[in-house]
Order: sequence, then structure tokens, then C-alpha cells
Amino acid sequence: MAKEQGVTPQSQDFSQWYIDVIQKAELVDYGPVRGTMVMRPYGYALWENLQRELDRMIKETGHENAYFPLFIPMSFLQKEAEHVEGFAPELAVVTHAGGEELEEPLAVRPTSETVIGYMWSKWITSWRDLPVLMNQWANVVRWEKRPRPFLRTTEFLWQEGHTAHATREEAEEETRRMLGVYAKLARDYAAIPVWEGMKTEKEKFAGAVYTTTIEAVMRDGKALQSGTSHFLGQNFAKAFEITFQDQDLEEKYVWTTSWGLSTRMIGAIIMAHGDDQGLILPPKLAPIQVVIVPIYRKNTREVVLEPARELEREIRAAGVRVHLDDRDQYSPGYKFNEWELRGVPLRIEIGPRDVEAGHAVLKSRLGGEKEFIGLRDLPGLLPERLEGFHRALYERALAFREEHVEKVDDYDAFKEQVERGFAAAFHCGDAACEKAIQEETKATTRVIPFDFPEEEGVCVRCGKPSAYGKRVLFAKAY
RNA sequence: CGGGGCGUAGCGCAGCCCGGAAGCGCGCCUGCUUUGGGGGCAGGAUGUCGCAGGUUCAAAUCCUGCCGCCCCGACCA
Repeated sequence: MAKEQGVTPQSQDFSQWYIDVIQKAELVDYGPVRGTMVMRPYGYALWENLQRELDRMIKETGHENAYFPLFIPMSFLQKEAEHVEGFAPELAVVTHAGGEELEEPLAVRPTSETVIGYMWSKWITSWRDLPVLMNQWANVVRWEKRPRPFLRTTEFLWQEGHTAHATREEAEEETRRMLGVYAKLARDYAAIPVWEGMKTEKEKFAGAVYTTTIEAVMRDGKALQSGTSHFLGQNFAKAFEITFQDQDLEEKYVWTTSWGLSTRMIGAIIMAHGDDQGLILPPKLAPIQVVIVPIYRKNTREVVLEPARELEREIRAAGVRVHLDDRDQYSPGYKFNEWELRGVPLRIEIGPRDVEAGHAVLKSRLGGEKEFIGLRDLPGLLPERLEGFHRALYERALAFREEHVEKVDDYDAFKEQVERGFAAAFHCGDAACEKAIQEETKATTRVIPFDFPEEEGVCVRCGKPSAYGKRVLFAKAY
């Protein structure tokens, strides 16, 4: 009974699987306005964990948090030509407030380069003011045509870093450094292997000189851009007159960068690891790392719950996020299924027989046998088990990725490959050719990986010489 | 913005074609029983049938208009 508590299998309909999982695991629900989502406590806790780790890394690399306003005068957006062209179609604009029509419409920020540029033009006057290294945690609004929870919502949460430097070299180093931070977050915390590299001209951020990206493979073989770091050159400096007087007495424009990582990363975690049972959360970010499911009858309730509570205390003292599920109204079997659906990495079962024997049962969300472990040894053992879980999850994702990327040099093979994963192919660099590939195959260039070897070849579609000196990854993307 | 679908109990849906007492499953509440992989029995509560008009003795059902959401595409973190 209660069969509809399960989720649609991935192989049957990956999209439906995703929708089922996020709702049934109580990560999110739809908001009343199209494209908005409510992050429920379990989903928000995941975001908070991710946020805490990323915030720490951002600060360790010398940045300070600040906060800029939600409303931006429309005229600001228009100062950088490419920027306004890129963002105008998806702006939400406030025209009325306080019961009156506004003299100048206000954009709800889609990103904050412009308002930050405006403020910096006031604050930056000397080479001694540089570099400026700032970050803000904020919500932004982009009125996308086709929203999907976490992946593309009308309003989303993110951090956006913004920096200003005296030289091009320094700004480019910063761009690359912060991409590295994102890659580290993905690998070491989310257990997701990512390619780091360049976006093509066609795929870059509106207003950037170039964009770097981390790109990951989802379990349906599609790509998800999970974080981007942009080198903005002097584009915004010139638009907003951000200048400084250098040591050589010359007045110069600053060089700026920006970089962002959003709640989309949660979508990446869901789709990179989840299976037909539901979520599988990386232990370093999981709201609950270990769940204890007590097994008792009415007459053995306290016999089991008392040591279970003691176990919970000891595990918590060992620095592990643990939860004791002592709800009377659900059977153990129900709880097993529910916590598997919600992706908790490790489960402990403890019943009267276990209490009698002085042990408990340990079971991993990644499968394998149930283990009997002495109650005294269990708390101390869990941190290393969680480490092991993280490594196994990463290795699993890496193996999956390797199975879903192929070098292809023939357009027919290319078309087949992008149906199941990533194609590593040569491209001529012509935006029209790139567009044609997208129209013919639905695949786009995802990334030109930094660590791909130098290699010469001809464009997989048109046969003209390769533009990038190496292969480019193509895939269908979210 | 194009194509498709759907709005009926908290959730998932049937009923609509062919007008005549608003239903089913799950969930929820109470009690008993059960609990080592989504238990069982009994009792119970819950509805402006998306909105507005129209036709009719009578509208969830037929007609007109509107609104909203979801899915698939083009666009994007």
C-alpha cells in the first residue's frame, strides 16, 4: 500500500523523477507566483551548509561581505551595451511605488555589477584603494521563460563576488582563483567532479571579456553549469567611470571581475547523485548525516529508546549531525524508505535484540551489507565512515562521468554522443556554426577545459580548422 | 512567446461525452492492535467543483469570456 510514496524511476522519466524527489523529500514546494519556489527547512538547511563552507572559502581568499540594494535605476543597466542587451528581456521592473508612478523605473537586480560599479566609482580614487575584494549574499530576479526549481527560478539565492584591480594580470588571476574555489566546493563538499574551463564567446556572460565555468554531468547525461567566474576587463569600469590615480600619476580604469554560485548548485547535487530511491546527499553538506531508527514494540519502547537517546548524544558529541527518528506513528520500514528518499548518508537501526547484544546496525545509503557495530565503538567510527562515504560518492560520480564523455571526430557520432552525454570535439569557433550545431542537435558548447591537452584538428561539423587548439566539450544542458 | 495538458477534499485523481443527492485512493483525527523494509480493524472530519457571465425548472457537467498552473520547445545561473 501507499505505493505512490515512491518516485518515478530515472530511466522512465528523469524530469518527473526530479520533480517527484524534490517535493517528496521536502526540499521545496512551488510558490504562488510562477517560477518561484519555497525552500522548505530541509532544503534550506542544505543551502545553509553549502553557504557556510563557501562563505568561509571566500573569506579565506581575502574577500569581505557587503550588501548592495535590491533596486537598481533602469538607466544603470543601460550603461553597458552588451549587459543591457543580455539582461533586458528578463528584467522585472518596478514602475509604481508609494501609490504613485515612479519618475524612473527601477529594475529588481538580475545581478549587481552596475550598482556596485556606481558605488565603487565614488569609493575608489587611488592605487592604494586597490584591490577591492567584495562578496554579497543576495537574492536576484530573472524573469526566465521556463523556470525549474533550483535550476532556473524567477527569484534565486546566490553569492556574487565583485573585485576591482589595478592591473589586467591581477584581475585575470582573481577570475581563475575563484573558479578554483568553486571547483573545490563541488569536488570536496558536493562530491561532484567538474571541468574547469572557458566559455565560448557565444556562451559568455553579457558584459564580460570572457567567462570561466565549472561544468558537471547529471545522471541523465546532460550538463549543468554550476558556477561561473567572469573577467570583465574594463567594460564596467568605463561604463561607470571607475578610475584611480596610479603610482605613475596616470588616471586609469580599474579591471574588474565577478563570480557567482547559486541555489542551482543544489540542483546539481540532486541530479549528480540521486537514484531511484531518491536523493543521495554528500555527507559534508547533508542536513542530517546519520539517522537513528529505533525499532520497538509498545512494551520495549523505553528499553530501546533510552540507549538510542544515549547513542544520539554521543554521536552528536563526536561532531556528527545526527537525528533520532522516534515518531511512534510510523513503522521502521516506513522510516527506512523515507530517510532513503531524503538522502541521509548513514542509517543506524537499533532494536531490542541489538540492545541485548550491545550493538547496533549500520547501513549506508550507497548500498552494501548491514554491519553490526558495538554501541561503544559506533560514535567514534562515524566521522571516518562519513569521509569514506564522501570518497565513494565522488568516485561513483567520476566513474559515471567517464562513461558519459567520448572523443568524437565525426558529426554522426557527435549527434549520437550528445544524446547520452558529453562529446569532446574540435570546433571552428564560428558562432554561426555553433548555433547550427545547437539547432541540429540541441547540444551547446559547455566548456573548453583548461586541462585538455593541446591538440589540432578540424571542426566536427564544418571541417574548418579548430579555433581553440584543443577539444571543446559539447552537451545538452539544463 | 509557440505547442500540448490540467484546474473537483491537504495530495493524486474519477465524475463531464449523455445536466437531476459531489465520489475514490492516499493522507489527516479518535480508539484498539501492530512495529527488524512503506502494517491491520473500526469509527470520524474535510469541498466557494479556478473565476465571471449565460442557457435551463435544475449546471462540476452545456455555451462564452477570463485567470492560473504544469509539461514540451526557443532564451537563460
